[in-house]
Amino acid sequence: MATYIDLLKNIGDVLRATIDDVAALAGVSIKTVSRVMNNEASVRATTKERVLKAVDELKYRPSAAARSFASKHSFTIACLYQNPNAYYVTDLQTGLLNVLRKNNYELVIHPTSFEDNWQELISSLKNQARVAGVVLTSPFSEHPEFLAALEAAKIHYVKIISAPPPSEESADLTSVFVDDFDGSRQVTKHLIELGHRQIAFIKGSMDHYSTQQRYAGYLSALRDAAIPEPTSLIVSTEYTFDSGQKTALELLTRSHKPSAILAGNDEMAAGVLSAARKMGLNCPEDLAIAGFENSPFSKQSWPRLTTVHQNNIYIAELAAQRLLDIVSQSKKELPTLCYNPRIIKRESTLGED
Amino acid sequence: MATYIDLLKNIGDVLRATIDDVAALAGVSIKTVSRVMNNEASVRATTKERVLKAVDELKYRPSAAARSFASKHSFTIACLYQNPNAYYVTDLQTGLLNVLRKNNYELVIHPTSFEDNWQELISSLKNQARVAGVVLTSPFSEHPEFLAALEAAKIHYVKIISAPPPSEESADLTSVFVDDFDGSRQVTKHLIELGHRQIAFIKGSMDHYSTQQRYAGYLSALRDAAIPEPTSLIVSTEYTFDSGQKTALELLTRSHKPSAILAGNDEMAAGVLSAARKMGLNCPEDLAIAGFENSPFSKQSWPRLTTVHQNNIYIAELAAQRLLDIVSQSKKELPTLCYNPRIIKRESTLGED
DNA sequence: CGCTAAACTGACAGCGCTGTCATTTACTTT
DNA sequence: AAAGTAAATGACAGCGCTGTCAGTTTAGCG
Repeated sequence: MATYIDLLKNIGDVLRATIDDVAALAGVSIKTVSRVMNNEASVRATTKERVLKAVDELKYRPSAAARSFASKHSFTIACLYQNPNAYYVTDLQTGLLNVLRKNNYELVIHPTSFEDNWQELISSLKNQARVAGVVLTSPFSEHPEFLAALEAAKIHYVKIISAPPPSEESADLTSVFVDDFDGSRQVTKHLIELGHRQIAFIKGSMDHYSTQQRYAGYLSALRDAAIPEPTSLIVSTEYTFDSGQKTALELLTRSHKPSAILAGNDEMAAGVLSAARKMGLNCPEDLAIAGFENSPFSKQSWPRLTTVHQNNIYIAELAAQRLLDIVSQSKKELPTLCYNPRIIKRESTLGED
Repeated sequence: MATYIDLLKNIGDVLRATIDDVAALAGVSIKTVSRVMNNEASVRATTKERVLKAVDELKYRPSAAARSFASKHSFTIACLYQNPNAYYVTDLQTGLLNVLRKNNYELVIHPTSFEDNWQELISSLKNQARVAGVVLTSPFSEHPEFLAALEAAKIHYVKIISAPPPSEESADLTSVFVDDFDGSRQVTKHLIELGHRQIAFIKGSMDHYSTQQRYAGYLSALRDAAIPEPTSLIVSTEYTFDSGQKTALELLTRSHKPSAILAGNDEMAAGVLSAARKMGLNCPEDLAIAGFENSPFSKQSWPRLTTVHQNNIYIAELAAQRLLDIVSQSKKELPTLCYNPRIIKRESTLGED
């Protein structure tokens, strides 16, 4: 079978080409080959072409190990997260890889509990893995000491962070801002426009900025509509189906029942829906429900959940690109990166067509 | 603030320790330090202790780049998959990292469409990343040419593969066998025991061994119960919620309706449940439903889905451990690795308590 | 056409480990 | 106690690149 034999040949022999082989074939010094491989300026176009031809011919691939050894930085980006949400995690990875692959970077993942010794983590990123940079998500992106430590260790980073875009003068180029506040306001406003006045809010863990932002956006929309803050209808719990369900069961046995429940994410909202069903309540007639994140839960429940869409793949792409821009010390003017989520109205608030 | 200053000190200076520093402090040669760091035998216990103390004192961390450069192999494992299922992917990663971290290995992920040029992929794994080994999942684990190519390139691998455990004599130490056949038989048997005779089967893509195994297990259970194969109730489609829903809608409008539907995974099963609801059918009274994988879908629907549990974190741990055993050329006797899924009976077949 | 600055290229050291092999030390055995 | 063997350790080269800096070519200009 030709394929198999070809492989033996290609991989066993030809691909072993080293930089010296390329240099010899192209008739230049290894340094020039190196320059071409690193896309450095100041290589004449004709020379570059000659080198590239040799590279192609020999199927030369620079050894990542040798490169990072000699250059003191690897072509590897680490991604730190502590997120139990599988969809978020895979979207994040997909987005990062979309960009990193094009640039021949590798991705190593660090799903770490933040309580772990993070000084250890930083030291390992710096001395062991020698990553070129890291992408931070909550809660790493929200921890000033951690960021300071990264800076002290001279590790480049980009953080994905839930916050409204900052004012012009305080440009922060290491952040991708996700405006949860605005998203939350949109969905709360939507509920208000549907006539709801008793709108419960089930908060996830307040450790996360996004929780705080979503809560603040909710309050802001109520305030705009001159609805007093329904203190007794605001509950704090965890971002899980079970918590959503349990909390909703509790809320719905109150004498002063809410007519709508806004949950901190779709998983909780699915729990709320399940609770409503258990109690014989129809959604949205008896209880309107909305969530956040536009996760598959929200599409696969019945009725489908109104939610706030956040394109995490795109957000991750922005983060990766920015990190590469930072790592490569490019001098170009970089814009502030901001992502605006947007409401998706579905049957759990609108009812069926 | 002490923390910040400590960090500057620790990370900026102390952690820069190199192998020479450790050797000097411990009063041994760098080679001996190297031996200790690599857990090689033939280092006297007292010497080892002295070195370890110096390592600790200087907070020395060997440079992964230098190590992989000098040794021709990295402390990095790659994981290849092409799986749209976020839960599977994160479980896989979790399990792999559980083991890899303990052994100071990094994980790089390669969610690749198999149609991509896989020769290119192998060449890159070999020459660029120089991974110590790879963990393969379907469909990579099922592709003989791909495996042959890995072997030709001398890349160590372990594959997670859906198949019954092989006979004694044909031990395959590079595999973790997941016995989908048996799991499928269990759940089908369960449905039969509940009195079902018209049991539909919604297959996912037959490209995957697991699909074939699940199908074969289903047929086997029917055969054991002397139930003829209900050809018209066996449909092939994709592993998605929408496909499950669409297929179920079609099946349930037949004149010869099934009394139970076994779906190829939980996501499809959730789709089936949604279809039943749309048609006003009660589950399990009018239609029993079961799935595979014990994914969150199965717990978060109402009624909860009977399914087949497969501990993917554990399976991934097995795979990672085996890969490390292989990579380290350990001479110890290695057992065949096999995982047996088990049925989880829930309300979608049993009804409520 | 000659001169200068800028663009381009190459020589060479060395990154921090590991592999190989020689040497030393410790432990048996007689 | 000497010889023999095995265990423990060290000396040294070199992995395949990149950084530095010096040298060479080209282009622009009077």
